[in-house]
Amino acid sequence: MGRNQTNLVQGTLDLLILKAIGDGEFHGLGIGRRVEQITRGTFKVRPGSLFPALHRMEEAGWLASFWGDSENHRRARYYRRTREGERQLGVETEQWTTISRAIASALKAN
Amino acid sequence: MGRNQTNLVQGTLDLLILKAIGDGEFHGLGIGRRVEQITRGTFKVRPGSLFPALHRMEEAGWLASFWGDSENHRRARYYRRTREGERQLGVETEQWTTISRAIASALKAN
DNA sequence: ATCCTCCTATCGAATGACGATAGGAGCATA
DNA sequence: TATGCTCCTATCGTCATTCGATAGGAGGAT
Repeated sequence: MGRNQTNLVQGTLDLLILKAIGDGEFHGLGIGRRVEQITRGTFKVRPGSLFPALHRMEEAGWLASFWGDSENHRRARYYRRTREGERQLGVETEQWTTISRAIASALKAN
Repeated sequence: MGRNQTNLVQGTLDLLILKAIGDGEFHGLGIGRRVEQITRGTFKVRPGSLFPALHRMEEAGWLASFWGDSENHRRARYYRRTREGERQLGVETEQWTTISRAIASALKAN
């Protein structure tokens, strides 16, 4: 793939973040760690991708945030999914299913 | 996904083209049609994506081309996979497998 | 002649992931 | 008190890629 300097597939980060947060509340780096966990270590989200994505998604209304204290007593911005975000998770999950089926079908072709 | 104006997932077009060509020879628009076929109509590759991709891939050494005549008696540039291209198809297929497994795993998470 | 279709081509805009870099604040150690 | 480490957020510039729009030539039918 053209993914020369991008361990992620462009467009899937939002989906992974929405899924990683689930019904909980996590701060930025914590979300990054969770994405890595649920993808079994395959995707490591760098700060340069993570924070812009979180801001973008809050802007879009999919996340809500507040300042709090981290496990390590640092000031951290916590995120949770909004109802819009849950809806979006559904949309993107469905899109991903369609896409991955289509590509699986292509790879099976004669 | 952020794919607001992109029916493709960024980075998968090369894989689909390499697979669509197979061991045959096709001209640009023909490759586009074949991508649509093997993905069961899910991905429609636009000329604005298709031709730059073909040029890029030839530049990379994955495709070789020559001028010929189309089924409809038009001047058309035909492409075939090079040995490098076949190797690349293997690489990208493997990458895709890893990625789609990782995301499937993420989507299954609690 | 005119029009439609086929085929290639390129340009500018938009998107999104990344590396690099910055800075503040908690905590431990000396 | 100073040094240094880790944690946390943030932004900037770069790069790659997809797309819409647009262009133009040439075959074939009417």
